[in-house]
Amino acid sequence: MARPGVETIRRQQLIDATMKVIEAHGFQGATIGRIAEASELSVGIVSHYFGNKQGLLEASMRYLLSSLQRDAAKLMAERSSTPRERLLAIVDANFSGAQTSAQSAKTWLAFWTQAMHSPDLMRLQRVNERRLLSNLIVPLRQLMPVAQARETAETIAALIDGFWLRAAMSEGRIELDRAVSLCKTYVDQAIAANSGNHTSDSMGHTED
Amino acid sequence: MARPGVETIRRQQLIDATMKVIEAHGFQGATIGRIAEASELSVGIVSHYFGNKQGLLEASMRYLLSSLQRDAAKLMAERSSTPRERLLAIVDANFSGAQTSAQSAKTWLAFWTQAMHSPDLMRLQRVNERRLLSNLIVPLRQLMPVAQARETAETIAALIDGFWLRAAMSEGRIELDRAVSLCKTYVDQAIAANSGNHTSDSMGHTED
DNA sequence: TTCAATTAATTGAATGGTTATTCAATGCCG
DNA sequence: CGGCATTGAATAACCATTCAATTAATTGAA
Repeated sequence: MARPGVETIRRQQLIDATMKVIEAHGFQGATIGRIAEASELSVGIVSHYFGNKQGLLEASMRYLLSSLQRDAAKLMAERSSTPRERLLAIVDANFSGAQTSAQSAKTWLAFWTQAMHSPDLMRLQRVNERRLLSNLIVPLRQLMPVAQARETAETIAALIDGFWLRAAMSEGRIELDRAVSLCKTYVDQAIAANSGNHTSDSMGHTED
Repeated sequence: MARPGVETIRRQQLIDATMKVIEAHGFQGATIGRIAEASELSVGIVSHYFGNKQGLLEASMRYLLSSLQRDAAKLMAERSSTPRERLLAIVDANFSGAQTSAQSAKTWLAFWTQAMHSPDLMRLQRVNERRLLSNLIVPLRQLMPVAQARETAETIAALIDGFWLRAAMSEGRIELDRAVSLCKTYVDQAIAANSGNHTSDSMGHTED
């Protein structure tokens, strides 16, 4: 019970197979038959370890998200000197998972789409988005007022999602380097645009 | 043949029903039975006018994309004084389709996901992306060197996609106004960041 | 150690439900 | 009547789920 039992191994086996099949055939084509084949197990074992197909899909998404989160946390822990460096590290981290496997972008998008019709998956998405936003706001608050920090954080988050979307479409083509570069350019522009306003609650932003 | 025949009417009827069903039940739940019910026609008529289900889906996506394109073209034709105004108009245009129906974001995302496993749909996506990029580059080239114009255009495009993605997830909640506002803020920041370099091939951008 | 007994893990054919597709029959209109 | 449009029951394929049967692992008494 305490050792890394068969259960853990089988679960991971099935999750790996699920991601592989989704990447190859999309969410629609991810049948239990194919997943079983890819995992070299039988179809009956899915219900044994995950209850049903939906349970397997949710577990797979949880794994994908936590996987990306782990990569991100690792990169962020390394360099964290200035706020700017920290922001660039977050950007790097959010694309690092994609660099290793551009096909994970496809899986990610498949889950995202599916999440819109599944409250459980939706909740997972929201949690992840919130975490990214708060990670961004922390260093931004040291560079600009809270209001602008929040706006900039949302913009960076949208930028990351948008580039992921494109990465998912450009099959195989790794233009991730360019995405990272453009995100970083934006970070510097945003810092420069608000460099006059520091930690004070200044309101000197007369728009329009 | 020349008149607006029954064929045109039926086709549109089915396409409308398809979009309605996809928005309500997602791509997976878009069965021919439901589409037929929503269109108040029979299931057999799909094969008669579109060959099969896939044909109907492709036609629907074509319609959605050209619909968005039409809205965009309309808005862009109105105001086109300065390059900056023109850029802001493009941004507005790319969210105008979503303002009328926030649920069209869901349909858009569903198609996008599906496109990754259908060469025909993929080609449509690429065409649309290229059009957006070139629309953006034209006014940007009047404000900055070509290289930066291209970068800025790609960033704006990613920003738009990212906000669409979020709009698709936040069911019903219309945070489109915020998305538009943040996009415009970025446009101004990008212009300001490159305001020193005009149409010349200046390279005065010492990065890092 | 050996070997039955017991428990756990795994299989995959059978089941029931869902869906796209077909096509003979029907309705419609000139 | 004759061609066109439309219907919807019938068909066949597919798929998730179940569960009795099979295999593997573990135990513990001799």
